[in-house]
Amino acid sequence: MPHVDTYHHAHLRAALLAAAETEIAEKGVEDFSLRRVAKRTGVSHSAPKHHFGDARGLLTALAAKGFQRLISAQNERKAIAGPKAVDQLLAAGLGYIDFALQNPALFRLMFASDRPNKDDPELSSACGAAYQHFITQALEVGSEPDQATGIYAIVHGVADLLVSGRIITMQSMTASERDFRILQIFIKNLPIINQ
Amino acid sequence: MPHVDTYHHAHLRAALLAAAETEIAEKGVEDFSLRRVAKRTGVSHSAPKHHFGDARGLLTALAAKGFQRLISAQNERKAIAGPKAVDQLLAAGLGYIDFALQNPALFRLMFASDRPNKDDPELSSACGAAYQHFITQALEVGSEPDQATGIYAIVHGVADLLVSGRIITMQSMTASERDFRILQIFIKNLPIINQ
DNA sequence: TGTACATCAGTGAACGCGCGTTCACTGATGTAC
DNA sequence: TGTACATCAGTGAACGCGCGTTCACTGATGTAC
Repeated sequence: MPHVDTYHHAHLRAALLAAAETEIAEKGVEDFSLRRVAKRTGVSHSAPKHHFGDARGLLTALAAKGFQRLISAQNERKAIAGPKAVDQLLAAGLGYIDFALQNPALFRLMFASDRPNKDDPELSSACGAAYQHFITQALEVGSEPDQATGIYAIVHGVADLLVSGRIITMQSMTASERDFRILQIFIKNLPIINQ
Repeated sequence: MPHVDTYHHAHLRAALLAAAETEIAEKGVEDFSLRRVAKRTGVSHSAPKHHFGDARGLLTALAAKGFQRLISAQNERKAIAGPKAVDQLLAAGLGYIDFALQNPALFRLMFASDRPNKDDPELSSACGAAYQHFITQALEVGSEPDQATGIYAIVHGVADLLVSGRIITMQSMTASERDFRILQIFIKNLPIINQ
């Protein structure tokens, strides 16, 4: 089956998404080019049309996938954390920040880009699910809604400031030093955690 | 002096910055075009070169100006707030968020774009000054450094989530309803404020 | 099992566009003497 | 005060480039009979 990998192969959609992710990681969201993504995938530059319509469609699908992985990153941390609700919440926060630091360009695509189509149902549902996922965990430690929103904001704020390089003092830290410092920031500010 | 406004006029630099700000507000950072900025200013598209070198230079200068105005926005709120350190800090937080909501594209240019040159001394100094300005206020209420960082993160997090449209429940609020809700988020989460 | 046909996912040439940048130029201004 | 000259901030034509998109096409696959 010599053509399986190059012709009608079932994985082109996934391959294009992976290549688009590499593209934004290397070039940044602002220099994204659909033609380069096709080139990376080893396919003609009009091939993506059949799967995503246009460049915006591909970036929309990629952003939606990002929100799913944002949840996964939280779950990975939670799996190795203690069972108490507060430890699960802190783990989720660290997982959220892990995702941002490991996928800065994708994080920007999800939160700070106009290129994905926010009216796309798949994207808005993935985005809403990620938001609800975190908020639910915050409510499970006994927070009021405003507290839960604030916990989300502080987690997102730390993530965004680290991605944009505005918390200078963490840039030379090891991962575990950084985790410790982030936990200190949470613990010293969020009374619900210390109850 | 018939030529003052069109030729050798001292204000072209400022006019280009203003036009660039309008440009990103209308088109978004990702669709910025130097040629359109020149057109808005009523000047040939090669004129900006004399003032900013290239498009990157103009966006770098605009981002630096943004950080200065981020401080001004905090000071405007502080001027109408009570004199106690905690009230001044809350006012600064609201001012930070005012700026983000009133200048969403500029906020993105400052925090989530690769286009400005982060090695530019004017930009990095303006950015550092804005960071220090907020942190100093947070320390003045008696925070430890980790607390101050967390207060900054929650303010920045709320600002960024509002700009990106991820805190859905605030989008239909009036400004004063929103202020009230934001203050609740701060007050219910930051123990230092209630001491 | 064989044939006809529709569908689907690719190809690659071609398109027009706006972009940033370059370049020779020009006219106003400032300065030296 | 007048003249010569350097500098500066603009103009506008021209450049090459990569972009997204379109389009006619082709070959593989699936299905009906």
